[in-house]
Amino acid sequence: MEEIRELTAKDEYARTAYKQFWGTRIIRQDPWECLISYICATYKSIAAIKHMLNNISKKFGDKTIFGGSEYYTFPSPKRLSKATIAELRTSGLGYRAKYVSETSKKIQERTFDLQGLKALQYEPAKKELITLPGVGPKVADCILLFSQDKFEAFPVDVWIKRIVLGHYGNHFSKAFIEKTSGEGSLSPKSYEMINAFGREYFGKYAGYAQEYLFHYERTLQPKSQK
DNA sequence: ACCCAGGAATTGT
DNA sequence: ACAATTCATGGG
Repeated sequence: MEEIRELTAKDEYARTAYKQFWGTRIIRQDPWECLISYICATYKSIAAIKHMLNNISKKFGDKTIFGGSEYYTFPSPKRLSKATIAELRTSGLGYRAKYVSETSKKIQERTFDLQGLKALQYEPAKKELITLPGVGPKVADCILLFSQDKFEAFPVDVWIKRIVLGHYGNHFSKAFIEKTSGEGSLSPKSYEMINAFGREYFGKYAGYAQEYLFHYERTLQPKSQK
């Protein structure tokens, strides 16, 4: 962590985020759970995402007892690939139900090698992930960062977009800032511009900077907490 | 009732 | 190629 901070806390804004939330770590999540979770996460608030994931765990996972409390495991590829789209919709997934179903089948049938991704570099692994239904550049970056040990991944969501345009706007042209700040959702080209900036500016641990900036910025906006 | 959310896929130009 | 439009639903 000392090395990561030395390499990525490159300006006052980033240093403030590190200072305030020092101790924050990036999870090394199970790749399968991470994959499905971020397919569900598109165009949803974090509170709503938690709700959706709890729903499918209760509905398709296994009940376990831990510390005297009941929990439900995250459903396996086998179980989730057998769930109907109607069942997934009932869990509140909306239009994401189809993507979860199709991707689950590819994993269960071994059409896609999720375990083999860790052996790949960032770029080829990202290219592979994007072939999955419901996985675009942003979801792929989240999966790579949180479950594939790719710490140079720099996911760009609406928060990171605002942070980069607001605090690092001097790295972009005036025309680009006006165009992208107007875009409701980022175009693929705009995503690539901000993503490339993050990886070049913050370096091989760009994902750590992303996470500290993301969390710091969100705490400054009380209405989106929890 | 209104607004937006850790975007991606599809359709139109 | 690149720019609009569509897609379901819950929480603030």
